[in-house]
Amino acid sequence: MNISAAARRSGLSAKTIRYYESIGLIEVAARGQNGYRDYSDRQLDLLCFLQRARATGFSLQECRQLLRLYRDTGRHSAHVKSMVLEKVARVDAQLRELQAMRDTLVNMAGRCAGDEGPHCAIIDELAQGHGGTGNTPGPHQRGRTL
Amino acid sequence: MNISAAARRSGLSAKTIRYYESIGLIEVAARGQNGYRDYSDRQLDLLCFLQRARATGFSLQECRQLLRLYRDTGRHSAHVKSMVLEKVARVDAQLRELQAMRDTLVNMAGRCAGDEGPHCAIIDELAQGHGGTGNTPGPHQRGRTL
DNA sequence: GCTTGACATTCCACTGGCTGGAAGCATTAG
DNA sequence: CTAATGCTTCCAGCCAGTGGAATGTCAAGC
Repeated sequence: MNISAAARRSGLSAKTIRYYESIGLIEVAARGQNGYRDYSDRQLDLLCFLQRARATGFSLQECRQLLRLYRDTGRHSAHVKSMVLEKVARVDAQLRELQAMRDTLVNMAGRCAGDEGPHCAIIDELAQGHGGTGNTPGPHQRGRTL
Repeated sequence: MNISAAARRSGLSAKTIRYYESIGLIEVAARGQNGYRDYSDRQLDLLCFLQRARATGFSLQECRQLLRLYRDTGRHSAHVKSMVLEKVARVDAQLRELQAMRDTLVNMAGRCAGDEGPHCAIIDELAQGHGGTGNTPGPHQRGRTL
């Protein structure tokens, strides 16, 4: 199977597969007489595994670990599970951060008239708290001189 | 005010400020006799504005637009608001994606024994749907395409 | 005046995870 | 035979900075 077939069947791009090979994430592929890479079904399995792991949010470093566990038939499932639970914790942190951003954005939008006028609560909010001299960062701040 | 004072008061790093100057996000700073950058309160305002916009999740490209609006006293607040609402939509999409990832992870972890044995539902799930030789990529594919 | 240490400057390299494109062979269809 | 793909390699770029080296400048203490 050449690279584009492997790409199609794994859901990765040919570029990505070559990239994974170049960083040593997968083994160097065998080559046909014409110099083309040739993939076995076993290697296709690995590519699919990677595709799914990436789509599930694992970084390439984490994929490297997962691949080791995948190949290691003497693994402890506890080990794999702890990786996943750690990942959940990190995803949770990201979710909280993103949710906070969303709240801020929605709050700003809610206080902006959204009309033809120049006064904008969003601009005010982004500008507030800048600690310049002689400035009064109160709610009455109008369009700022800039 | 030299760069480290501007950094301290804006919440950005000196490196970041120089970087913003290098990409033309902020104007080239004035220089003292010694060649050091010298920041006015007005420029500090801009740096603070940028810090807050970045922290709120805007990309540097978006910050560029926001800065234009910030400086443009003839702006329409509707314009700013629409930017923010678009941003909310993108954050929502990200949240959904992240939430789906989290669900997948939690689901996988829930089905893994987490013991000393090698059998692992997580590994199985990541490996499933790999399209072995006689594969038919139809709607009957078991695993969700993550 | 001299040394020391904390600043400042520039520039280059690196991060992650690819993607785009150029230049050059191989294969295949017409 | 020719044209269109497909494969190869390598280089460059994306985002948003960060780290570090080499060098210059300033202020304090002796």
